[in-house]
Amino acid sequence: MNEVTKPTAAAGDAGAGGGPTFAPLYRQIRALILQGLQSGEWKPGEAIPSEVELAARYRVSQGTVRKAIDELAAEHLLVRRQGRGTFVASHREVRTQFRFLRLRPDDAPAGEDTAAPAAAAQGDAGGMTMTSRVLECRRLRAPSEVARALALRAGEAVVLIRRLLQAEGRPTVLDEIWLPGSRFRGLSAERLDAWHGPMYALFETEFGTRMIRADERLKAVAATRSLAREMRVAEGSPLLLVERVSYTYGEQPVELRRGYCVTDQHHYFNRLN
Amino acid sequence: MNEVTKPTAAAGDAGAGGGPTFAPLYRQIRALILQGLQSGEWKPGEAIPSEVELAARYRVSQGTVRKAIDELAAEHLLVRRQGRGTFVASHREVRTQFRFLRLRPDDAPAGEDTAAPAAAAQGDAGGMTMTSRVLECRRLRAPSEVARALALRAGEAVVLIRRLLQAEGRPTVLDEIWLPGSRFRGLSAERLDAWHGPMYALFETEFGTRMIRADERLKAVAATRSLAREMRVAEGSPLLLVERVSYTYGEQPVELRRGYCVTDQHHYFNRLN
DNA sequence: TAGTGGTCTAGACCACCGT
DNA sequence: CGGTGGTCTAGACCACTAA
Repeated sequence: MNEVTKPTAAAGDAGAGGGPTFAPLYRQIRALILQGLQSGEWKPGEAIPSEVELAARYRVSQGTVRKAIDELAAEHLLVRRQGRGTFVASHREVRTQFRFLRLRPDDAPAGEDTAAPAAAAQGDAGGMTMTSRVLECRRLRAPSEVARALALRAGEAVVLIRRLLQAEGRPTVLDEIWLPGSRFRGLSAERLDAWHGPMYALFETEFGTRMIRADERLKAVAATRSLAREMRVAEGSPLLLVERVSYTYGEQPVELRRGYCVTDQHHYFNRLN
Repeated sequence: MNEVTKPTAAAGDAGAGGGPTFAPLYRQIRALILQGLQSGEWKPGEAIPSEVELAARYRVSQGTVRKAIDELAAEHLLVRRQGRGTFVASHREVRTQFRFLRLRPDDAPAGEDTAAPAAAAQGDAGGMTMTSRVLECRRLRAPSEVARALALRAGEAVVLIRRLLQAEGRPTVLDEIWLPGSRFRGLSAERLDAWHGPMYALFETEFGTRMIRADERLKAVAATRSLAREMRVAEGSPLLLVERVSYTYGEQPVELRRGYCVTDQHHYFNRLN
């Protein structure tokens, strides 16, 4: 049963260093809500119980529940909507849809959430058109370096997707996406082609895997011969390599993505706060 | 006098669109504290008055002051220290020192604030050594494109700094930094050479200009002949171009920086939340 | 020990949303 | 209208820091 110990007691933090970590009440509540999210008790897009209801359930004050939800909302795991309730964040929603897409056309205005970045999939969404074409989608055994990034054993099954994003007919991003095979069983090129919308929305809806965080490493690299051919640029021309590892609940890596970007007319935007 | 109107009233937001913007009490308090920071009433590194004191001064409850400070702390403008007080953030402090430095050696562990990124200036700070050499520092009239970025009139005085960062003796970043001449009067190559520590700490301490936010645009570019010579790489080899505009209080741009990075052994790290 | 921020509570009222 | 999140208050107690 969900029970909470009043005085500052252990939370679900699993302290990295020494003894067990102790945490305030609101962190324990936070952990309990997180469990509900991770276990699928409340699914993306759905509302979680109201603050008063949760307060009653966990036997704490509304203010404490509030503080727990505040943190989860700050991490974009929950979304508050005044007068309606608190909802589980979803990649299907327009607000958070482009949270992980930092490539923008050069003529776009600055600003973090300034209306209209490039669209993620077929069709336009905000002013710029970015069409996606799946080049291949196949299953194979994980190369050691991919296995390491995804915390799999070397040789375990993975899915490899290769796709080309074009902006106004010009090849702009070539993505190479590695996913753990176990989580993404029925995934195929047809399935990807049939889906209209962000890829992460597909993962979330069809495979119950929600990406909540990602680490990216960027480098400038020279186009190899094959890359150059696929992207219709000169061999050796500079490409922006974006290497991303995405995580679901519990710090679990579930995607390794390498994107090669032509940055003549686009750039990677980042705001430092 | 600092007086606060109880019912939801206008704050210092200066609404961009339609009529005047209204804001809750804690936002008004936030704006008042912000004024204190901007006016220099409380300087970087110093403590601001305690929560109870501010609550008394502004005639609100401590909880309201607390919420205002919470926001400013989340934006890294203030730093809370339990048992000691609340302090104005400073680039001199180790914690926030490397907030704007995203370039890391490839062998560094991931993680946002994982202990030891590359050091910003002469001497090492955490395991990696990065030495800075000022190539030039001169005053000139702002090219139109620089003037635009810094919100100056074309032809106004600016300072141009060019510096080379080397990691283990290998040229790694060539920075070209443009600053408004009015804010940075006595700035010279000697002054830069004499300073040991992050450049932003110098700006803050000697020129009263604190950078609180920055927007970056990244591209992959080919090394020009002169760049190639200065960085000892082959002409045409790929470089990571990081174009940054930094802002002080009040959304005022005060720095345009272009960094050309060799990313053989380094990468630009970014965490998406 | 005194002062600071950090947590928790209980209750009042407001703003917003759907019905 | 009832229910939701959003704001504000007042007060109690805890944890940490410095003198």
